[in-house]
Amino acid sequence: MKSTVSANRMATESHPVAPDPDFSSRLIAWQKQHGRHGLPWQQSHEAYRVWLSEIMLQQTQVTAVIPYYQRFLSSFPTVFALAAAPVEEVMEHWSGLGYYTRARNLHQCAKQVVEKYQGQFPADPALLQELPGIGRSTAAAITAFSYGTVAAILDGNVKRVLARVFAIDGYPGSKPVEDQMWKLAQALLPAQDIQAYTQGLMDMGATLCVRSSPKCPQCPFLDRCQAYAQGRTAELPERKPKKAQKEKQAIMLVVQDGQQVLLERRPPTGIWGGLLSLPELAGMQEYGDDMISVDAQMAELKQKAGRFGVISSIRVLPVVSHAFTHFKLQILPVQVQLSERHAMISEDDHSWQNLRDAGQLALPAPIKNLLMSLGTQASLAFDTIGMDE
DNA sequence: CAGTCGTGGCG
DNA sequence: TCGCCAAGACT
Repeated sequence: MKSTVSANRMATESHPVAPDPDFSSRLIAWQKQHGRHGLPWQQSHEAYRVWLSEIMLQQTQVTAVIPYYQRFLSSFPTVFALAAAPVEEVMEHWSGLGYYTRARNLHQCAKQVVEKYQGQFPADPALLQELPGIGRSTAAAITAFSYGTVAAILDGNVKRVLARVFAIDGYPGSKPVEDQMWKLAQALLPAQDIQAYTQGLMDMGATLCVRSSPKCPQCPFLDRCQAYAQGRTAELPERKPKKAQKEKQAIMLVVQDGQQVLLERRPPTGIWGGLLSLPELAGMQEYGDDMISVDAQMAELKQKAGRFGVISSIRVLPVVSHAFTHFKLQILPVQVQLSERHAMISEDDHSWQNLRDAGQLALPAPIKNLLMSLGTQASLAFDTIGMDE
């Protein structure tokens, strides 16, 4: 018997996947009875709303999205309203949700739908996928939910469910495993009830077939889940092979003229692309053993802050730590009070804002938090470094 | 094609 | 406290 020899390789070979009507019929029945039906974006099949929710839900959990979705929809009720809005207003509504290219693409996409399709989202996944911010999976989800088009999705939930039910080895983010899963997802599609089926995949992954402590006893696939049969639900899907975490530091200036604070526009690409933020002294730098010290940078600090006005006091604020997916950042904030503001040399990327307005601005979350905590604080200045002695 | 892009929650 | 990761797309 050499039937087990190729078990691993078979998965990556490109022979057709056998039809499996049992999978979709169980999933659809389960979704109708036990799935989620009350989410805000499930109350309408309008393509605009489905699209908006799908973009917001990319790599983002439901509970985080709900308030953003509601506020976004009341400010931009239609694709026309969104397309007509200035980008900055869109960014302000997105501030705090993360992955900010999504917001730019969202706005661009709205414009294209208005221009090319008279405000009607196409029902063909291939056409949708040509629009900015919409990939293969999102295109399928949008057309399935709003038009009933039969197309396969493959997000984190689906990958987890498939990896377990079919005991698929390998990291799902790698090319060969992902290709295999796309074929499987395609082969499993039902002819009818695509909405319940698609929603069922997501609901399964989000409520039962979760990463840790899956609720296997309640699962409709209990008696055919290969990972469960093999006692490998904790090992599948395989995790992303981890690499060394980088750590970075940045000195950020909180230059204030009374209650006004100086903000700087970040470059369009890279971290926090296009958002307003605080001016940085030396940029975000990796560090090993040699930490950046504010004291050592005091001369440069005074020089840079001095460009904006006459410095009256300098105060080192507590360090703010922030963890991204692939690196950690230590923010060393330094508050610089000005007694006199210099006229700005027509710099588009700098602007003075009232500290009280921080909550409404398009700022990265940790910066917004920092400024808001400063805004609610009484401006005591006793522990400052005097500049006029 | 592997790396890049946020943030908040959870074990 | 800390590492992991969630309805991916883009380069």
